[in-house]
Amino acid sequence: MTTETDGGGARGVRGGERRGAAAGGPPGAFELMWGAPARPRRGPRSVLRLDSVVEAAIALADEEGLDGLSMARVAERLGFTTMSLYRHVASKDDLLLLMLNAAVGPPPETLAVDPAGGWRAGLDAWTRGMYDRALAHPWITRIGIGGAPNMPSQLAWMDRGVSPLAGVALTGQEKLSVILMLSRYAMSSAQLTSDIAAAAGAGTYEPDDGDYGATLARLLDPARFPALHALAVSGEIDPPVPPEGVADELHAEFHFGLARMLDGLDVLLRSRAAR
Amino acid sequence: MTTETDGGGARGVRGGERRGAAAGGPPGAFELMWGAPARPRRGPRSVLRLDSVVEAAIALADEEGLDGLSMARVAERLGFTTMSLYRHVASKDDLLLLMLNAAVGPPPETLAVDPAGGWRAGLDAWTRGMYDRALAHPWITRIGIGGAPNMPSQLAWMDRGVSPLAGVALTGQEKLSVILMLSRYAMSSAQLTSDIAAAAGAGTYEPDDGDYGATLARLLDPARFPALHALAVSGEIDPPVPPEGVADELHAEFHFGLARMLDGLDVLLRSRAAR
DNA sequence: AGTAACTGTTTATGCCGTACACAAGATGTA
DNA sequence: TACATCTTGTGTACGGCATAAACAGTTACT
Repeated sequence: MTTETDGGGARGVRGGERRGAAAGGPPGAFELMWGAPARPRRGPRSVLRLDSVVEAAIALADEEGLDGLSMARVAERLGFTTMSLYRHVASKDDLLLLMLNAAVGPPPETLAVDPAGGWRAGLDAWTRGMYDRALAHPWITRIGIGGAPNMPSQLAWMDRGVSPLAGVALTGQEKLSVILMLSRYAMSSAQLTSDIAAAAGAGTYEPDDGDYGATLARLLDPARFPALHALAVSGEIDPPVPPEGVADELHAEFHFGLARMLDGLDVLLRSRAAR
Repeated sequence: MTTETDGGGARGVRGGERRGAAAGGPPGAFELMWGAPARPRRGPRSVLRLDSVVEAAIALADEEGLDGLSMARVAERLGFTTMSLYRHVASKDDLLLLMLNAAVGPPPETLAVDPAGGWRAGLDAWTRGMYDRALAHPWITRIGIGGAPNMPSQLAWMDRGVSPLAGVALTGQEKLSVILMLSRYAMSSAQLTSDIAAAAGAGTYEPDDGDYGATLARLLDPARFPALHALAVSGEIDPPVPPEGVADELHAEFHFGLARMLDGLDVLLRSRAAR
């Protein structure tokens, strides 16, 4: 099992550069996500649907990662030719954006505003929800959006994330900063978790399988890495039991950091309330 | 200017699967980073040096991003044939790992332990240093390491990160969690910053160039996105002046979140000291 | 009826990573 | 010294990739 990176050159999903349907090809991802479908006036009804393309691409990425995702494989899975996809999607980059939008999806209803819980419970649940969503589709974290968030699903999440902060003493800019911080943390945590869990599951986990402390202790020259070596040999780093144990421990790590962040926000809010 | 994602299929950098030089080809990235070069006993002295390959690849990635990085382009830049690279590097994935290790590099000397500053000053400087390093080579954040950190440069950073925590009331595991949280935050912040700054610089910044608040206000249906829309029309989101202004504002956002995290850690430490 | 637009297919181009076989050079052994 | 062995850089080749371009069949508007 390989995890993904580039390969052949990572290519850019550009946020802008949308192009009207006037140019002949299918509309760009931005229009497809926000605009109406706008049934064409002539020609045969299309039997291949955009939703099917996105759905098949997501299924394929879930199974094999982004490295297994090619236009040819998606088309094959649908029983169409490779080029038929380009009648519905302007490019592979656009397809990636559509996949991202669909896989992130709207926030779950369970995140509906609960005024009783206060901002802390709201943000805690929101961040966990985002972490879970990213773990369900690990490739999400590998698709870079070039530019500021402008996808419906992203904005829906942001909306839900901001709403628990309705009454608190933060400027609008600061509220955005807070949920941006939390979402980035959730995403990068999910990326690390899925990377390591995948490596552990494939048996390619680093030298001493599953015991990171032992690995470090053996690898580290105490002269070059004094502090880290002391930590490694102290036995204070628990060896998790692979493979599920690895994921569990990383979940715990995510929760630990999240609690620190919310504590930190609490400090700021208390300091303002006192003023 | 395109930012990177996949393209041709993102391929995996696997952490394990090292292979001794016995197999014929060059040693894997793990051996190359940790082990001694071990001059061969026969054959002509190699003209092409591994360091040159890595250096050229980094220069190319700096200039054009990971999407511009191909074995052929690297070789061309060096005046050798494409295949000559494979005498020094087992695969492109291995080259990516070596690039990552070299580009991250050892932490700067200015991060040397200053016992007077306390843990907070140490971690603050450390996290900013990592953010700066990632901004210097934005593609760093796009290379996924499959598995737990095991590169010399990573471990050197971890060592430096853990050392300000020498005296504090945290378990070894918690210390690792703290610096992992901070490094992931620095990396994902740098990724967002460079993504948006690149988009702004290329003029492909989203609809209303540089004024994110205005963009949101226009894009958002108040019924679907009530909280976010309210924020957008409130005028509390500052429109930055592109292009440098965008980066500056994102730096400020990074610093804001960092301060929250350190505050949160402070809360935990105080609660333990009081116990 | 005619034409314009839209569909999915076929074919072709250029780039990619890299397997493989080779000639030339350097060192070991006889 | 002669030869075997191993190394280095090269040339060639292959399969996969994204996607441009031309095409034939289908539908709807004029």
